[in-house]
Parts: sequence; C-alpha cells; structure tokens
Amino acid sequence: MGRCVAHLDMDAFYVSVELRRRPELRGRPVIVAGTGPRSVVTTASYEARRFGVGSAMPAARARRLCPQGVFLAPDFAYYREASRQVMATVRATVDTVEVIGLDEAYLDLHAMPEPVAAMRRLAAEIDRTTGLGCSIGIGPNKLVAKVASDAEKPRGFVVMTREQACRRFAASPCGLVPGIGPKTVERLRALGLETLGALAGAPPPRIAARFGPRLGAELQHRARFEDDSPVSQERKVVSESRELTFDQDIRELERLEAILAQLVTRLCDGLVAQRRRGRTIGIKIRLDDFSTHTRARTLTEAVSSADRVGPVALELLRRFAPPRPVRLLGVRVAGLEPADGAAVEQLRLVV
DNA sequence: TCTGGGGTCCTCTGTCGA
DNA sequence: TCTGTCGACAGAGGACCC
Repeated sequence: MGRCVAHLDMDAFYVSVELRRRPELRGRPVIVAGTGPRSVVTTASYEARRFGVGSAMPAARARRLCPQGVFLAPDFAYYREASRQVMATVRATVDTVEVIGLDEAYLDLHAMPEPVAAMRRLAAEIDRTTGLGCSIGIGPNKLVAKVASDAEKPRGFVVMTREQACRRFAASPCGLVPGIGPKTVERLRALGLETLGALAGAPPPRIAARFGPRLGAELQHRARFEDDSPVSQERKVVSESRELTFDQDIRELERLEAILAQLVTRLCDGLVAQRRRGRTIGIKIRLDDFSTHTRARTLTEAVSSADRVGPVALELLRRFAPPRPVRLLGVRVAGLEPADGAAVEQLRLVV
C-alpha cells in the first residue's frame, strides 16, 4: 500500500480564535497585527483579505487599505491554548502527527483503512469541539497534501494523486509550492520559467547550470510534486533566539548594549527554565538600510546563564561596531543540548 | 508602505589537522 | 621536511517557512 498523507491547515487561525471570544466581530474585516509603527499583519480575516490585506504586510499599509478594519493585538498565549485543543483532537484520531507551528500539521494516514472518510470526520470534530474551521489536503506525500489543503481554502477538502496535482497546477506560478520563494521565482523567471509545468519539463542541465546540481534537482522534484520526506513526530530544537525591532533606529552603542543585555536575560531565563544550554552565541544586527549582519562565536563548553552569554554577545556587538543606525538587534544560542544530562527528550519540541 | 519574531536549512568560504 | 588533499568545523549570509 502506498503512502497517504494529509495536511491540515486551520483557516485564518489567529483571527478565528479571536472571533470565538468576540463573536460580535463575525463578518467584519478583522486583522491581527502588532501595535508598533513597524509592526506587520499576522493574520487577516477573509473579509479583510478582500481589501488586499495579507500576512506579513506592514500594519500601516493594512490600515490604509482597510480603514474600517478591526485591528487586534496578537495574544499568542491564547492561540497556543487553542492550538493545543486542536492538536489533541487530531492526535485522538491519528497516531503519527507532525505539528508545524500553531496551526498546521501533517498526518500519516497509511495505516488508516478509510482515510478520506476519517479526515472528513476529523474536520467536523474539530469544528464541533473547538468552533474552528480547517482545510484538509490528502495526497501520496506531504507536498501534494500541502498544496491540496491550500487549493480551496477556507474549509477546503481536496484529495489528489501526484499526477492530478501536476495537471491541475501545471499553469500555476512556481511559487505555489513550498520551498520556492520570491527570490527563486525571480531567478526562474529570468530563465523564462514562469510555471510549474515549465519548470518540471525543463532540461535538467539548464536548471543545474543556474542553481547547481542539488538545488536544481530539488526544484524540479518539487515542480513534479515528488517528495519522500517522512511525517516525523519529533522536531529537534537546535537554537533559540530573541530579537527586537526598534520603533526608531538607534545609533548609540551604549543604548544598544543595554537592550542587548535585556534580550540576553529574556533568552537565558527561558533556557535555564528549560534546562538547556548551547555552545554557539550569536548576535544579529539589522541596519537602517535593512542589511542584516550576524556574528557568532563557539565556546568550548555549553552555557545558558546570562552572565556567561552576556559578555560574549556584548563583545560581538562591540567588535562589529555598527557603522550605521541599527533597526533590529537579536541574540541567539545554538547547538542546544540538555543542561545536566537530562533526558534527550527535553530537546524535543512536542507542541 | 518600506519590510515582525522565531525558527530551520543550505551554500560558500576559510581554517586547521591528519 | 615540504606540499597537496581532504574532511570537519566554524562563521557569515541568505532563502524560506509559519
């Protein structure tokens, strides 16, 4: 029996969760976005999307496009709780569940006798127990399932073979499939390849000449909806970071140092609480021209406390000596491991 | 209209030791 | 002893995702 994978994607998740506690806003354009002058839209309701508002758009632009929109500040603790509720319902139906973020999951259905009927029941069950809508795609691999779940949102339910996906999306832009982002779309366009069908059928040497043999082959696999990546329940956390974009750019090194110290404290409090530590300390700096720079140092032993991480981060910042005003500052600890021989399971992210 | 926060993974390059 | 090669690793940048 071949593989059978479902992708479950909650519809406009953050907005839908907000509407549960504010039902009077149903039917109105609701936009979850940060409050600062440089914040972006996290999620927009389908009513707001009709005004051209979309995820990752600057909130200021969203306000101009949709002045009558209801803007809500994100409440991630509330969304996490809603996500736990949804995923608990999913796990009650399916054994192998790979959770992606708060609102998505891949489900391995190969052992399920009637997977399509089971997924229809699951969507209804999520609606009944949480009041939230979802879209589900089912296919022979994660790639087909993912694109299928996106195809008819909201409350979509699409079942496809790989061949059907190839036919249905042959004329779609290459950026439709995950892993082909805006930059790659541009490079493909420069080769005259605008659609998935064109990319899938292009001579491999031509793609390899532009993208290298590995990435080139990978792009063509995706265009043909070929994907053998497993549905894996556990994702290993390899790094943790805290970063902050300032409302206004900062020039003074002393102010940056003080903010860096706060970020280190926030990061290390979390690491210590989770009994994790790491060997590589890094900083991230985005300048006012939006160029991003990272500096890192790997220590001989893993650390987690602010008084060990702080001085390293500070020295990296001083050595970089930002040549222009700074818009974002971040700190990161990578190469994470358990702090005290604790079980390896502590490194696993089980959302 | 300028572009968040928190992640993963890949590529390229330089260094170092076997 | 010198030189070339190779792999591992670290560092930096970038693409991409939710």
